[in-house]
Amino acid sequence: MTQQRKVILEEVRKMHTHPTADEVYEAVRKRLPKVSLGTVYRNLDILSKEGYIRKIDQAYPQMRFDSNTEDHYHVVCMVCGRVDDIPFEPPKDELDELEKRIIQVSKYTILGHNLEFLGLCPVCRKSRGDSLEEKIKEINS
Amino acid sequence: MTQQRKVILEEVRKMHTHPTADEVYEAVRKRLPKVSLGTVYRNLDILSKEGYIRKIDQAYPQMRFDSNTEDHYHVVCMVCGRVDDIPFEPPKDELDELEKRIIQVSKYTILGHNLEFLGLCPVCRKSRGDSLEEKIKEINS
DNA sequence: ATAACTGCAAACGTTTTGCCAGCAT
DNA sequence: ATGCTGGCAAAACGTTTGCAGTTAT
Repeated sequence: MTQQRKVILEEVRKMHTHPTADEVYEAVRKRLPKVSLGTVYRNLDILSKEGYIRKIDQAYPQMRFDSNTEDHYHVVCMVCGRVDDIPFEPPKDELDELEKRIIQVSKYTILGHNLEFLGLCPVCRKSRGDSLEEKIKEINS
Repeated sequence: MTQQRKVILEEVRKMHTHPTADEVYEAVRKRLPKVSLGTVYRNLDILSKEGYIRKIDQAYPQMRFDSNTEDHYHVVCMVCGRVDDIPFEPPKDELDELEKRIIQVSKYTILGHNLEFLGLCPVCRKSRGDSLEEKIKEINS
């Protein structure tokens, strides 16, 4: 845990705004003016792999498009990025209920939601016979 | 609806793989060899604004970081990108139930899920006194 | 001595934009 | 004529990487 890493973690912990890398960089720079953006990215990555922080929504490195405009959910393969539909009806009642509670508490206007499941597609699950644990390590590397 | 736009839409409708822009470009190029990637992006954008297709997960243009590594959900402001925590327990039973059904049907190995609510934060909701409908238009422009 | 790490700058991949020409209203 | 659209190329954006020097064991 270097000085830079320590400061980066401290700053992320201080910020309750779910900062972007750039926002972290700006905050860290006030304490370590010579720090580079590369170092911030590198350490945010390390810190998230070590479980100190979490990346929010890294599921889609690229934008994807869907000609089905109905409400439905997806499973995303964390290895190959493949996206499949989930052939279930959304649990609409539960989600509507949640949306109502959010509106009451947070003062947000809620316009919709995303629910996606992350995992391994059948192909990636089987490839090279690796164990599930090794797969998960691979995803996090 | 130009020829290019029509072909792009047809190809997205043919592909049930939730293609990336590049994959659409490759497919369209087989029919319109001179089409440019810029045109594909422009038209995918237009088609999604007109409701013919959907972009999957456009919530986070940038990666964000969270020092709270516990399972919890977020609301994302579609105008300013602000992310807030939802102060509710996840509806764990329903989601576990859903995960089980997905495993049965899709053969995916499910490792987790994202559930996020999209809307307008209190600040953006109020700014300039616009109506909600105008706000939504603004988001889609 | 060795390994991990930094700052810096360049590279990268995806997406957006500016420009000018062409097409449709 | 006017405005939307296309192709092309360049720019922009967020992120990653190579390198040479530094720091900490």
